[in-house]
Amino acid sequence: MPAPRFFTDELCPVRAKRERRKDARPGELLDAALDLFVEKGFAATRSEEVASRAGVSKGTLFLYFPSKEELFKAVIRENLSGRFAEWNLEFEAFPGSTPDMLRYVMQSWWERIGSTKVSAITKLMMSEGGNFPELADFYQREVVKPGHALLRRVLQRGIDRGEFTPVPVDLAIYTVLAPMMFLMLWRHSTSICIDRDAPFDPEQYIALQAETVLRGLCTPLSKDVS
Amino acid sequence: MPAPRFFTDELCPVRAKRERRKDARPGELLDAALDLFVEKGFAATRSEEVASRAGVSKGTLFLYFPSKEELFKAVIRENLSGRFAEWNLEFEAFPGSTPDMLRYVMQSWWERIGSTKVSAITKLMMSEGGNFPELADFYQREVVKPGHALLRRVLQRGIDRGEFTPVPVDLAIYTVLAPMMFLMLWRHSTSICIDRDAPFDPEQYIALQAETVLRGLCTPLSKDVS
DNA sequence: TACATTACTAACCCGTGAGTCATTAACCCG
DNA sequence: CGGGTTAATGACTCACGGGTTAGTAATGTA
Repeated sequence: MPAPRFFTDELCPVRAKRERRKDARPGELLDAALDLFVEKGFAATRSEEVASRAGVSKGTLFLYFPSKEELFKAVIRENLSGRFAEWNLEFEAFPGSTPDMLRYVMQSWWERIGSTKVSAITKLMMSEGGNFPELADFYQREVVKPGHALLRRVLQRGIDRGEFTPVPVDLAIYTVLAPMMFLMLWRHSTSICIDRDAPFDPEQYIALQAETVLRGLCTPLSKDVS
Repeated sequence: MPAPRFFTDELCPVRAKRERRKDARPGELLDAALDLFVEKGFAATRSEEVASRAGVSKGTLFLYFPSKEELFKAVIRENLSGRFAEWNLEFEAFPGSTPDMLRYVMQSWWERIGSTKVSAITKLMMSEGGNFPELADFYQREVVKPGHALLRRVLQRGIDRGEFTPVPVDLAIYTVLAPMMFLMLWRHSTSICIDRDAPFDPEQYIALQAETVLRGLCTPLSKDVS
């Protein structure tokens, strides 16, 4: 049986009194979870902390999500996979040249994902995917595949319209992806491969990458890399 | 006091009898640790497992290394930081053009680090550095700084000899680094950002990257990215 | 063979954190 | 108001793993 709580209310007068708000809880828990996962990683975030940041107790968290992994999946769905439909529509309707489109893709990625806390989710999967195979599968299915499909479509469009050299698409995807992944690491890895004392401006870097990549794509290749 | 071990020898006849080999232990423990850290990550590897793979008990491990973190530092020293002196000498003596030198640097990196299990150490730091600040500092000091210095020297050589456009060196370092980091993720992240069903040849990718980067470095830039 | 030294062992301790459940209190309705 | 429903709680269990230490056995020495 629970111990009597003689002074609880007196000692903790700040504590809001218990509220019943079934509808608002899931959203608040997801927000808290995203923040904490971003800050500390998946394994290192305690579920009690998530609950407490959302203003509820741990028990309540497990009332709405059956496990920590399911909570994380819900966070991914909310912030990443749920948005591909919209992006696909947007890019399909792009009116300009494919080089411009690629610049636009890289820049919007930076604005909407890369520079926001959402990019930490991807970094998390890079980090901890190996220890949580089911999460890794989920991410692969819900995020990686659609993302690749989107990029592949852009590159193929460039080739079809004669704007790009017929470079091997499956390889070239990673030429575009690598700098994005690099930026996510730069932002979310306290200190790896990046000299923290050296100056670095991500937007400048993205612009430089876009031009470098485009120069590679638009010119016939000198070496055989097919 | 320990419980009597009536049947131990009979049940476990395989167990080699207790040996005293003070000199060989540290090396064996470091090898076992590298293997397991590569396989499962730092946090997820239990010290008992390391010990058992090295053929000793957990107690013995802590006899030779005061903590798990110190063990990891020793692994880094053994496999990474200890080798920079040699590399610096080698690259300082490089006779050819700087473009050739850059190709050589990227390819040797792949042969000596990227394609070996040692590359997992870097991936580990990307993953778990945030949760182990002291390790992150150590890695920054012992690996990142020397690595950057080495790359910076190559790029500066190219600029000084008029082979490269005077691109901002601190930015361009990451142009070379990003594909390497990408390859490490490709090898060691079970499934992130990489579509596992798409074909991918790392050597071909590295070659493509080298040429792409060189084309960017050797030609005057059309956009202002200084 | 007796005794000292020390490399090695395994049982132990203890903090931690995911998930559970008996209890409590907010709300609804008659 | 009273009695039923259910959202919310927090004390609990339990497994896990880093680190410790009392004890054991291999080796050296005389």
